[in-house]
Amino acid sequence: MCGRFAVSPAVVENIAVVEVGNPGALQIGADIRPTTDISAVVATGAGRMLHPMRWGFVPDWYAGPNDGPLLINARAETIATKPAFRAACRQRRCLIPTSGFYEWQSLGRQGKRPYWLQPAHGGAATFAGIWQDWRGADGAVHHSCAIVTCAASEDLAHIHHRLPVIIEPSNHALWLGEAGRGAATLMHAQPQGWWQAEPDRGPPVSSPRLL
DNA sequence: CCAGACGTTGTT
DNA sequence: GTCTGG
DNA sequence: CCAGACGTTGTT
DNA sequence: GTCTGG
Repeated sequence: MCGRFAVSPAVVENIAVVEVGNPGALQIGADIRPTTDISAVVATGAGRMLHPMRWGFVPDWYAGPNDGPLLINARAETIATKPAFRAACRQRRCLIPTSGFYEWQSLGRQGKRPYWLQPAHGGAATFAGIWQDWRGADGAVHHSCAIVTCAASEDLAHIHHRLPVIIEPSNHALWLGEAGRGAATLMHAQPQGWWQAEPDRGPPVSSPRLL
């Protein structure tokens, strides 16, 4: 699945040129966690915009971000019918820039082992996402999002059975709804070998707190 | 996702 | 809000 | 009809 | 073990 990821400075170069004109708004980080603000590319009538969003989708019936379970992922297999995701799946898809993500392999009683996965081609990528807006008590509109997941490809199944869906640049317009229908066909794993997996590499350890 | 907390009382 | 279970 | 759920992950 | 915060 995808519960921690990274956005490197190199992604800024890539996204700034290929996607949008306001790279300064892209959130950079080596350990991006659920509930924090991330940057997502959304389609608008005037083109694509990079927009900050809480990672943790808030359905429109939630009274607030903690009014139900934390929804950081949405299953590709059921996203079109689940009440929480259905409308967003049809009308509010986004692209979430990334340089790679962390996955923890379960070792049963022996605990777990972290892996760092990044595109084998060495560049940036974009996760498939869906987003939702909701109005806070102060009347301000906030955005939140979830990353779409699918079954893992065979080469990665030994690490984990779910993976984030990647949208290739040639399909960005289709996913964002700028090129008609057909986004559903994009929700599948990348071919074997697309991801490069490095074992025993977890998120950077945060610096010890000073007393 | 992981890491870290997980409690009560009364007093200021 | 919308769907499911009873 | 109303009441209650509405989600993903992994683990057993 | 289970919940919360990030």
